[in-house]
Amino acid sequence: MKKAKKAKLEAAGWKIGSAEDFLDLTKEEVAFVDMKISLSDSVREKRRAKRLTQTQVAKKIGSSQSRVAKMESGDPSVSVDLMMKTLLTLGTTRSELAKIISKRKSRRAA
Amino acid sequence: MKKAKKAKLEAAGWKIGSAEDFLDLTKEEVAFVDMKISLSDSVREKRRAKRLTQTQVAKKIGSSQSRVAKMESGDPSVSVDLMMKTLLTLGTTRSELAKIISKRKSRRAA
DNA sequence: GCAGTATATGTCAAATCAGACATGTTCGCA
DNA sequence: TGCGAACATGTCTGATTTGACATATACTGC
Repeated sequence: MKKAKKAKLEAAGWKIGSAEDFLDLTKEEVAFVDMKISLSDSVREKRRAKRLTQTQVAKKIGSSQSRVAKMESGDPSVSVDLMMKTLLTLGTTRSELAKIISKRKSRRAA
Repeated sequence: MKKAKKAKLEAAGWKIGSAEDFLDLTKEEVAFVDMKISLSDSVREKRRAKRLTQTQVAKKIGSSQSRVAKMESGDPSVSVDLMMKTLLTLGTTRSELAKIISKRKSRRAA
C-alpha cells in the first residue's frame, strides 16, 4: 500500500493490517485527513525553520517530546487543536495557518 | 465586560464570575480563541445558507442537536476538530475553510 | 391560551486525547 | 565500536471532548 494512503487511513484512526484492507473514506473524511497531514508537515517545517528540537518545542507548548513526534508523524491521537496551538506558539500567523489549510498536498515520490 | 471579551474568555475555558475577573491571554491564546469564534460563526452561517435545522445537521454529522447548538454558541467544550468536520460535511471546501481561519473578526456592535 | 418547531443550556457516562515515561531507533562523531 | 543527541513508538493514567438526554426558552400559527 502506498505510504500516503497508509498515512491517511492511520490518521483517520485505522490500523493497517497485513491483509489488503480497504476502507473508503467519504470525501469529507479525506479532506479532513489531508488537512491534518498538512498541519503535521507544517509543524515539522516550522520547527526546523526555527532550528528547534522536539524537546524544545515540547517545553514551549507545555507538552512532551513524544507528543511533538506524534504530531509530526501524523499520529491519529493528535488533534487539530493541538497542532494549531503548536503552530501558533511557533510564531505562525493566522494567515499562514490559512495557507496551510488550503494547501493541496504536492504528490511526493513514493 | 464586553460580550466579545466574555466569549473569548469562556471559549478559552474560563467561567466568568460576578467579580471583575481579568485574565490575560497570551497572543497565541487570543489568536486561537478568535479562530474558534470564526469557525463557530461559520458553522451557523453555513447551516443557515443551506436552510438546515440544528437537528438536521446533527444527523448528518452523527451528533446531537445540543452539540450543534454548542458549536454555534462557541461553547468551550467544542473542539476545532469537530467544527472543521462539521463545516466540511456542510460542503465547505478547504479553501473556504482557509478564509475562515484567516478572517479577522469584524467588530460587532455591543 | 396551547401545540409544534427550533434553539439553548446543563449534566453525565463513555470515548477520545492529553502529558509523561520507558524504550527503541537512527545518525554523527571520535 | 561506543557514546550521545534527536527522534520514533508504545503504553500508562488522567483530563478533555463526545453524543445523548432532559429540560428550558423563544417564536409561530391557531
